[in-house]
Amino acid sequence: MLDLKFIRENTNLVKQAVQNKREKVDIDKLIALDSQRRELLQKVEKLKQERNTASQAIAKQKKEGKSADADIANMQQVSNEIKNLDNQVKEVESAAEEVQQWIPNMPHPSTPVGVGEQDNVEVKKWGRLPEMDFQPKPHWELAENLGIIDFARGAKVSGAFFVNYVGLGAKLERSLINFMLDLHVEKHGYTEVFPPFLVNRTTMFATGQLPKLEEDMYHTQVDDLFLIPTAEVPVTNLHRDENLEERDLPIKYTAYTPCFRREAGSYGKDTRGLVRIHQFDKVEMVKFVKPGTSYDELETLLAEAEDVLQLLELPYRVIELCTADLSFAAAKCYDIEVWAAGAQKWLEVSSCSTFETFQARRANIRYRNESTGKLEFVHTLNGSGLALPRTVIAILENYQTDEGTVMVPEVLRRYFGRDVIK
RNA sequence: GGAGAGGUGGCCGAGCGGCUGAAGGCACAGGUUUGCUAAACCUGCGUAGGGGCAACUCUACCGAGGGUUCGAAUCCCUCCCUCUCCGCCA
Repeated sequence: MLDLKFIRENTNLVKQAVQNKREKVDIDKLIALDSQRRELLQKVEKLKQERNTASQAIAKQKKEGKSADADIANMQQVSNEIKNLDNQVKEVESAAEEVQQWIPNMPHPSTPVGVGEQDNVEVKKWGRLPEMDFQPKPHWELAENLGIIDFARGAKVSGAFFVNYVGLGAKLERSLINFMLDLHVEKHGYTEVFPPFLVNRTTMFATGQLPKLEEDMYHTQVDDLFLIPTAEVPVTNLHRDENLEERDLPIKYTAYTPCFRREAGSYGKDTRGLVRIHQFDKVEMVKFVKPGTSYDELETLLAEAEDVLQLLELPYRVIELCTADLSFAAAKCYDIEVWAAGAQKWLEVSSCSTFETFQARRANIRYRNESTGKLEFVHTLNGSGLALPRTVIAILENYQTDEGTVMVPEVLRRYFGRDVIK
């Protein structure tokens, strides 16, 4: 959510940002509603002042044993007017909020302006692409041959794009989760949390999934709860409606959770294997930081996510998203794409973003600025570190041998207990 | 699911129609005293939204939303949450 005052004072900037993000919101309507609101407020507040004064006078009169009937009758009128105006204010306010909640965050000035994927900027490449003297297989073939992923039974149990990991496949998943969590806790200084996987509407709104992405989420109707599409949601909301202490910042959490996404409308794309599935595992990092530090924190966050791939010795590149590709709530975002040798493709395994105060304002997460004594919104950031399925793809495809077996990355062996999947 | 109790400022906690934005305490900040620390004393200390160049001023907020009333933290209704007990179940 953007600050209404900011929108009022920077209307053209906001309009430009909406356009750059390729969203559609009627900012002029919001401005009109806002000035209407203030007009009504002035009227009704004046009446309330009158009422307060009169009420005191009535109290005094009664105490002195005098009749206050005339004043009371008079105030009945005023009270009705107030009720009337209050209702109008409420209507105008909710109309304004309805518009406001559809306004995306402002992209950071450093974000390249663009109209689509093609305008994203590659900022870094790491590692050497594996060279193989045989035809590398796609991961689904490897996984099925090795008996570590059962696509058919996953589909039987739940439907297309649900998978069942078996034996060493299941263990690989667990090993990766443990490796990543340990790394972020021990080396990067994060606190591990294990949050709820079902969250309420308020929570979904606070991080910006609602209202825009309602169709993308699994929803339990009876209780009006949503399955989380990412740990970002419950973890960021841990501090919703809280005032944090400056000395406690930055607060850094890492969490493993499964993620549930309906992927509505994306069928026909990446239909094979693990590339796009409805339930996947992810280790996430979330930070609450002081406003001035958020862009440095973003760089650190990115480096910490990269660290996972470097330790796994998987080649990757870092992409800076252009305005058109930025998510609704993000101000700046880097994607990390890992190389998959079988598919000969770069696959997104991480997205590291700063939201500035956008989520904090929706979620009402503030901190006391010690030098000013004022409460200010924190900046929130999050990044995947990493999403598991595509990491698994990269491991299977990049570490495969001509015999169809898969070498286990060095760093994973103490978790996995063996050095080859065969 | 059933029965009770309760949700007040950063925290604890009083208030149960007007004198309460809210006693008192703790915490915090500034000051006085002090060899240092501590203690004691004094002062200050909520948030949001309007209006004003500003000093300042108005309005709202006691879990949320409605209602009664000239006036609601206080009375009524609905909902949410927490705790205790019972039942059921991992």
